[in-house]
Amino acid sequence: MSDGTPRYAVLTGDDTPDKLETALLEQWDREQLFKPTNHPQPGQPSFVFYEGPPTANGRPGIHHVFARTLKDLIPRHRAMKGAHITRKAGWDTHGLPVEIEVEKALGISGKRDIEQIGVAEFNRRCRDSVFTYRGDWERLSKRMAYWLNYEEPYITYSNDYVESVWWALSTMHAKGLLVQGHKILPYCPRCETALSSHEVAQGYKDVEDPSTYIALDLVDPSTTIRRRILVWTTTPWTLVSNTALAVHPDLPYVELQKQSGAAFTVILAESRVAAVLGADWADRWTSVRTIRGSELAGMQYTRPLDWIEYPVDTNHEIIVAETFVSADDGTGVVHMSPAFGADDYGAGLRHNLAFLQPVDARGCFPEAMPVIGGRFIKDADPLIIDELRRRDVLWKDGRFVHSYPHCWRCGTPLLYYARGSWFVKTTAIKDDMIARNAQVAWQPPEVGAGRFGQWLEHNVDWAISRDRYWGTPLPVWVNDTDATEIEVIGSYAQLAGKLGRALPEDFDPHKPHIDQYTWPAPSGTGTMRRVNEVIDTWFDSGSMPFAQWHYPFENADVLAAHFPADYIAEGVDQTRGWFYSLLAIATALGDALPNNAAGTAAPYRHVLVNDLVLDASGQKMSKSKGNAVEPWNVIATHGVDAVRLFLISTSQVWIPRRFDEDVLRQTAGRFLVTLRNTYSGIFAQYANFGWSPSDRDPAVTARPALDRWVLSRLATVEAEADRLLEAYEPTLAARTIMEFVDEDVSNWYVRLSRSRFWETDTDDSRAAFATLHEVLTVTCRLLAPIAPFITDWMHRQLVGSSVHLASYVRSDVAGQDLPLERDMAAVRTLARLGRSAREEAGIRVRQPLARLVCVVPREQAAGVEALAGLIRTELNIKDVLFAGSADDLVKVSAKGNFRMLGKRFGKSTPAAAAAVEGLESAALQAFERGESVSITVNGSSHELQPDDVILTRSAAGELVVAGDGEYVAAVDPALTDGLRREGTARELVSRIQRLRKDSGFSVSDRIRLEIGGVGQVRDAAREHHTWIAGEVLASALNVSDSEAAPPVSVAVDLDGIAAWFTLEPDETR
RNA sequence: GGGCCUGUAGCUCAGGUGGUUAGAGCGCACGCCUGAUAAGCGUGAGGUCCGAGGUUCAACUCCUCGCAGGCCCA
Repeated sequence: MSDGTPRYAVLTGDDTPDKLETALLEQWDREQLFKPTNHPQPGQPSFVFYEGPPTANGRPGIHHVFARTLKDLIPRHRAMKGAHITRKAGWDTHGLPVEIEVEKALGISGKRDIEQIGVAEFNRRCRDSVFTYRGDWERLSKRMAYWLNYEEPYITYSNDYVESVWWALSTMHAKGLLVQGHKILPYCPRCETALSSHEVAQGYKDVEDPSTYIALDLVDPSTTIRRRILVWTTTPWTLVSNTALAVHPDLPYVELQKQSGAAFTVILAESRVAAVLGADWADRWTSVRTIRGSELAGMQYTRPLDWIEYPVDTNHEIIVAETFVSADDGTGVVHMSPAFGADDYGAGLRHNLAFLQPVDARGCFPEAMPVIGGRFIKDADPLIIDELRRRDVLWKDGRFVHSYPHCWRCGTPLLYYARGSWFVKTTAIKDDMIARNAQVAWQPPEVGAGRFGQWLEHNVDWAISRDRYWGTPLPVWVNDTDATEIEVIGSYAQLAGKLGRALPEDFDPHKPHIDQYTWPAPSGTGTMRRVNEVIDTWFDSGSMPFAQWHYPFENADVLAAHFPADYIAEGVDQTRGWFYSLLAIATALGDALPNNAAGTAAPYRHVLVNDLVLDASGQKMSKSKGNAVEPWNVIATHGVDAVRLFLISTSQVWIPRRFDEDVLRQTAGRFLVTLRNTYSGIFAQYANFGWSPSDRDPAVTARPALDRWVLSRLATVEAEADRLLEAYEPTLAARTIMEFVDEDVSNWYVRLSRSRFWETDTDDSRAAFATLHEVLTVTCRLLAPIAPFITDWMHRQLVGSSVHLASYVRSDVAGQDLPLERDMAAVRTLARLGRSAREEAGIRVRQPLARLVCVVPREQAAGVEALAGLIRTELNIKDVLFAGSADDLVKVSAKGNFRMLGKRFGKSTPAAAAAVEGLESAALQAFERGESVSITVNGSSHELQPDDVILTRSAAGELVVAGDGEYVAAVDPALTDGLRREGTARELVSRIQRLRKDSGFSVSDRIRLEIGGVGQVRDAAREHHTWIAGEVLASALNVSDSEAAPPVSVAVDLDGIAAWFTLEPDETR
């Protein structure tokens, strides 16, 4: 440029991705490029996205970068298509993970320690801890260009948010969907706390436990013989609270009589007889009868231990039929103790069984109990076994090893323990949830239909209360003298009304503050006090669709415009988490939310599910293994663009992917280098010599076929990328764009057009610049949602505006030319085959050859022939001929088209195919001309139909042939003297160019040159004098008459041909 | 024990509705280019398509049963 400032900035090796991206982030900030608003413009389509709030209780890892890239890129695409998108950030701030984090920081463990510090202080720490990590999350999210409104996030501990959650709970209560009950929870008697399923999963250990068989007497007045039923347990201590026995209704049971000694029978599952009584049981036992489990149901028996009274009005000591009973181990008869097992508890409810819970919170029996009084449950086992033996109910006593959950903190074996709990009665809305789920487009579909669908089918009521500290308090107040009198508070105003005074300015709904609010019971009998519990943090996050807007207390119009979501994206581990809590809460609330009639809509229309990020060797990343990838490091090394691109493109996002920096460098990293080079190394470098877009650029229709081809490919890729992103297929979109840039643009269009960029003011060069400019500009737009930095930088250079404000697809898209694309594909195939043939013949591309004979399908002949010039240049061939079928150069052979032959010939297909393959070239050429040809299969003649065969043409004669399906390229390896001289001339130019470079000349320096050598060298140099001089920018070229090299010359060996030259700068130019 | 996913070249992955010779990138070997050069390009060698049955004229593809890995439940 005349003022010395290049129009198009060029990237160098110093412009690392990290530097470039950091600078762009600052620029975006300055420009306020992203100004998220909650209010769409009139007439603007809207696209609703929900941010599933991360739990801010730890630093984000690389898998979060992955999930957040997916969350980001779909809305970016929709925004570029003109949609308004509200992108409210959110933080999930309550819950046990936060508490544990704080316990660690304080060096304490367990509820007693927390009570000692004080709940107020503890919760203050929890709140601070959340704040700390929220900063980490925001910094990384912004660095990775996750475009969200971080200024106005929803925070689940905020008063407004909690109030909306209260509203939801009270609404459910009014509908009868919030109820009280018991739940069997895994419980650590040492820590005195229930554990979440996640914690339980961490603590499975193989342990040895008792394997105790007992024989209980049936109560059967109709017979005098003693009938005993065999029962197996691994927890003898639960026999104290035995209430019933369970059998499977459909299993066959047998009753066996002892052949000698005391007369009695035993009953057990037929399939367990050998395992329990020994393989030789038939020697000692006689089968009396077979009984179905359902026939046993209802019978009475005598319990093994009678230390506790049964409550009145309950069933006990009866046999019940339950489908959870298995005959895989034990006796097929299961002992029921409803306080200590989930199945037992369920059966207890169904059959009104007695509920005995003679164990305190520390896991000990009452002091007053005989034999085991005051004992810890596990320590009571041997004493109980002795007692069973004494009472003659012990059948067999052994030990066995199995996997059993232990407390991950202290290692104590967990016990399953019935606790009072509050539930959302999701079983009552199961059908509605299933109907709503059917409306959701899951990506991939099998997660919705399979994993999630199955979860819904097996739905159990959602236990939402937690006996913890840092969480949304359950807004339930109970009369302290009459537990049946309950009030559920749905707003702060309602609470103030109950109190009869305003809430304080600094009102905090959290524990312990909330627990000070009490009021006289409306019935006049006592005081209303809040229950102790907080709620499951999943209820918080599942409330975000309305709670983020403090609905229904304000923003009813905003919620109406933001429910349901068009799009959410989370990890597959959220199936039981957020995906479920959103659906359960929205379904339970029903009409209390806008646009939410029963069965019509889930709270989300599309879900994109991602799977794990594994380490380079396929192992799950974890802090303890030390193989977790630190996102800041990889971002600093490779840049966000490369990381995002790698994560998205490496495999479908719902399949676990390995994170390997070497692979990242070789794939996404290399691709971005190619893109940068195409811009900096070709477009910008040469355009800066004087090209800029103008109306002097030839119209597209007037440009060379190569230009029209790449523009057609661009239009095709543009439509395809758009379609794929609309279909939530980011991986396929990324691959489509990457392959286009790499294969079509860099490796074909640019490589074949390079010399056209060395001028700036010819029609041909202007066409090339204008074409590449368009290609790069649109490519940046297509790639912008996935790699938002380099695309924006480049787009600004190319057209002076941000790519993120551009339209994803052009409205005036240059027309596709699919026949041209198809023909160019043929040209590239022929070029590949030609190179292969050259390699076969051992003749390098520098050596010109006289002719190449090509064969293409007839319908493409004209189109490909029009592009033959590209093949000539690419393969350095003088003449490219296209052989027709009738040509002597072509031999035709046939293969059977199995798809067609199979239909006609069935079992004889192989014979028919063989007959087709046996046809002579002449016959096939006749067939191609339309003459009738027949084949003989199994003795009968069949006329050949056009679709029966696939014809393959190959070149005949002395040519070197390479073929691929219907395409053939055959080079004529014959060299004439003229061709040899031309080859030598090109060889000379190559060596001289290398010497120019080695000598440090710049590309535009002129030189003075003398060439000598053996006769062929001098002849070649004389014949191609002008061409050589032009290629190497020689202002003077002298061809020496001497074969001998002068002292200052450079001697070279051109594959056995001796040559020399001298080269000096031409200072006069 | 149940559900879902995955298994194709040394590595990472593609392979509508079954159909001729199962593809690509990386890596590797050999070579080209030297006006994209801390770049660009080509050619080639690599595969019992996890295994065993079955359906079919024909199975990487469909069915059954296994094996291995992963995730989620119990």
